Amino acid sequence: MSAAATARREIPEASVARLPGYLRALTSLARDGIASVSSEELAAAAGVSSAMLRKDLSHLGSYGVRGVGYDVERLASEITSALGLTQDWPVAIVGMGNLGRALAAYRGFAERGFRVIALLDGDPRVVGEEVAGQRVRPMADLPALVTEEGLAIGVIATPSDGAQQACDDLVAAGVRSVLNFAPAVIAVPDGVVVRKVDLSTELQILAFHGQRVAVEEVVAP
Amino acid sequence: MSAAATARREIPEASVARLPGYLRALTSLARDGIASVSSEELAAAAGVSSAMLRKDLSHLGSYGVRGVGYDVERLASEITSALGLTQDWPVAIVGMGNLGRALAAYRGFAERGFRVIALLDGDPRVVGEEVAGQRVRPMADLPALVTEEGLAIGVIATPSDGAQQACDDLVAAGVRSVLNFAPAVIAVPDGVVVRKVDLSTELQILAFHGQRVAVEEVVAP
DNA sequence: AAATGTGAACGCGTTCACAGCC
DNA sequence: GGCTGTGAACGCGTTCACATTT
Repeated sequence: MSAAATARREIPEASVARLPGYLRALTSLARDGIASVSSEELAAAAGVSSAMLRKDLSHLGSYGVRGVGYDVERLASEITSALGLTQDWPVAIVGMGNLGRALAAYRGFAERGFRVIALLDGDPRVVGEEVAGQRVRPMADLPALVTEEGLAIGVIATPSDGAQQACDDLVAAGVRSVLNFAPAVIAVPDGVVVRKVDLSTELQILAFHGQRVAVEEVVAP
Repeated sequence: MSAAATARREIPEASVARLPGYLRALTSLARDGIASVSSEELAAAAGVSSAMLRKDLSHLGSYGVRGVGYDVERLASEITSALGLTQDWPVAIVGMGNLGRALAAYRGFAERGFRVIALLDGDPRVVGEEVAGQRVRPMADLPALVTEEGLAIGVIATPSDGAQQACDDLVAAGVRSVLNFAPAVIAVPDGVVVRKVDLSTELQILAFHGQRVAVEEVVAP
């Protein structure tokens, strides 16, 4: 195995999760014509500590210059490469309810190299409808999307009771990366990565903190 | 200070983040007419280990029965109370672009006790438009929403360059809990809690894993 | 007998602090 | 002199394993 692949594999998950933030900050700096940054500056732009930034970057390799800082273009390119963003990633969205339609129309994906190549739904009454300029396709189309179009990432936007089935279909077709918006726990075989985004959970966590503040105010005004 | 308030404050953040998942699993069990669960069963339903579940619940108090398990209704009620979900939480969404409109139309919020009481936008051309049955209001309405309607949670769905301003307006009006969908780091004073949801970041993390798999397959087919 | 609640062990992630290099 | 890269220290969160309780 090559050294690059080895290094790449050993990046801790927590670091990987911060790399997109660093990349965004670097892109913004580059747009402002800034050619070089210190870890202190970049960390501030990304909202982390400089020590954490340096430790994170050290997992990618040694791309800084002591006494100087990091070359903005170079570092952006290294992170892009480490994240695997040099290629386009075809994405399919499953579930054309409220949220699915919203995601289909959301332009933020395309901006970062994610092409929504298909919208799918398990309900035959929805299949064929036009959403965000695409015709909604049946789940049976999934295998062909994987083999012919290189589909690699599935987004689940079904109601919670359909999430497991949708995921099973995606995995059976060969998709190994899933972003789950349904408020449900889904089981997958080894080798498949699932990330979950749950809007209600986020609000519930905020409610907890809001309540905590309210309690404090009553107790110690 | 009451014991309940003290205990509530000491729940570790990581545990708080899992409570909504437990609550969801319990609600589902209750709907199926199940009155009692063991930590093993509930943990499986929530997708965590039984040891972690028990440790998490121990922060709330001692609501299980040794040798028996947990009463579903009782535990659901305790978690509801710990999270502060006995009351309704008024929410405002700022930024009526693509994502903001989608969130405004999303019904998942209301189902869990979050009332979207206002949609706002900083652009006068958007103010007055009707979105999801509500008239879009100007940012100047924020202070009145806080004092008169008890607005407590703000959702930022602006483009990234408007996020800090939107957040500043929310905080100035008295909002202490913010859910940020904009791909930007925002600064807030102490006492204000911000949670961030970034769809592109999630996809980028998935891309990393997808690429890792691809590399492995080339190296060790 | 069965399952909770919890101290102790463990491991990961973050921060510290400084050696090393420009 | 200044800033990176990193071993060491630290702290938090998870898991283990069992004493405790019904």
